[in-house]
Amino acid sequence: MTQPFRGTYDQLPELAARQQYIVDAARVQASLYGYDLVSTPIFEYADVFCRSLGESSDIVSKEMFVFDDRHGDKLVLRPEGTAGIMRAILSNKLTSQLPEKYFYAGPMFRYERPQKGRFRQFHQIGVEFIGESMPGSDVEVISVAWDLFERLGLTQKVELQINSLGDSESRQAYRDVLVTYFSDLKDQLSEDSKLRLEKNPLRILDSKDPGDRVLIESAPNLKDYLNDISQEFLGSVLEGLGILKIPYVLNPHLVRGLDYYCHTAFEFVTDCLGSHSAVLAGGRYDSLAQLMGHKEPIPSIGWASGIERLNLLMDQEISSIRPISIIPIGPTAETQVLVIAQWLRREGLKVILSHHGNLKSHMKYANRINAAKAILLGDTELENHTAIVKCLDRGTQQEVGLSQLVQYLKASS
RNA sequence: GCGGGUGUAGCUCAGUUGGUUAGAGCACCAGUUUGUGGUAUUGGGGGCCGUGGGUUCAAAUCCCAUCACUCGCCCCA
Repeated sequence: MTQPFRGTYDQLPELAARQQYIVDAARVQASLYGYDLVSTPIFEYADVFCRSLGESSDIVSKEMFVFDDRHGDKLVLRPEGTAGIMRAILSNKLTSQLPEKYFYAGPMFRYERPQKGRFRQFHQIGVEFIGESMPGSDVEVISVAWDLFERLGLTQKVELQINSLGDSESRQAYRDVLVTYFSDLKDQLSEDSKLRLEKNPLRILDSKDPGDRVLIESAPNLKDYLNDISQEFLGSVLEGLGILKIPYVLNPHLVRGLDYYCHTAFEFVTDCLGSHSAVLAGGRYDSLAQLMGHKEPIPSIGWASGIERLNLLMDQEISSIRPISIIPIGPTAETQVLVIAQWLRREGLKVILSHHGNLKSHMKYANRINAAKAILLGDTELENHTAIVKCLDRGTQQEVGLSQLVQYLKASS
């Protein structure tokens, strides 16, 4: 009863502040590139995700929080952000004014077994560049991500891995040879990879099974099956990253679990999070709009990043404004401090009233809330129209006339 | 969904081959200081030993189940 549902957690002030700091940093960074904040519902018709992610994907087949509403409609708590945003583009008939550049942040839901950095309700930030087919847009969204890591001081902890899945023609050709290759070796594959062979053969490439890895070594390489268009596209993206001096590593085994990806696929990975290496991942999804019933493709690219994982990587403290504690001494002062606190707040100062206890416990409270200063107000001070301002770091204090109080507090803060 | 580990005070953890009233440090509250916090000192509150069942004269301790957390797998951010 008092414990939260499996895989969910409370964000108490310290954690909430850290996570909000990350969201704010990302929102500001994205806005410098013209990505504006949007927000879509956290639940959608199930079809929004079932059709776009692919029925066979793990997310759809076993990880969605699905429920029926009172009319029997199948609804689902969103497991990711991109499909909802594409749905919003189509619902709001924005297809004639593309491209659009969006930033979003919010909770996502997947019915998984919780682990470090993995929750059932988790939080993502992401950007989507919708309606642009040029490789420069791929470079741009990766650049937003890189700038964010710089802003958060995490560039030393992450590595950008990139790959091309090719266009549909290249991918289909490669998929065919890969299936042929692994079908011959089926007996040697791990149990998991036997299933992958049926459902999503590309996924065999990033299997962690040692036996699989040996087979993967000599498997056909996706790179050799990219047609001219796909190779040229990848070349342009890599060139752009080079110009921007964004370091990357080509990873030919980097693939995507979802059906709608093509061309550029990338991940920022880390070795600081145990088995979950991906901190931010994205790719190009030109065919998503069609999967959702739109007649033509809407070429698009974006990424999403897990706030919980970013937070685990950040070891520095998040600084917050230290308050001023205001402490009444005696019954007359108790009503007077209300007025003074209100006055100081209107001057933009962060003032916390101490409501309960003797002077000693008031001071302890001031200490606990990390107040920089305490304002002490007793009968003597009321008569003199002054207040005692005590610096809690140094232990020094000074009697200040009320008329100069604001100036004094602002000057010494 | 599969496998391993851990659940004792708000937190970090002791707790003997099962044995009588379950401990420590930190944190919290109060006194030493009736108008001054952090340090010191003295005292105090606080535990269905995760939960339910079983074995036993006797269970925090052994067994089973269950829940939660955690690590790995699958998958993902």
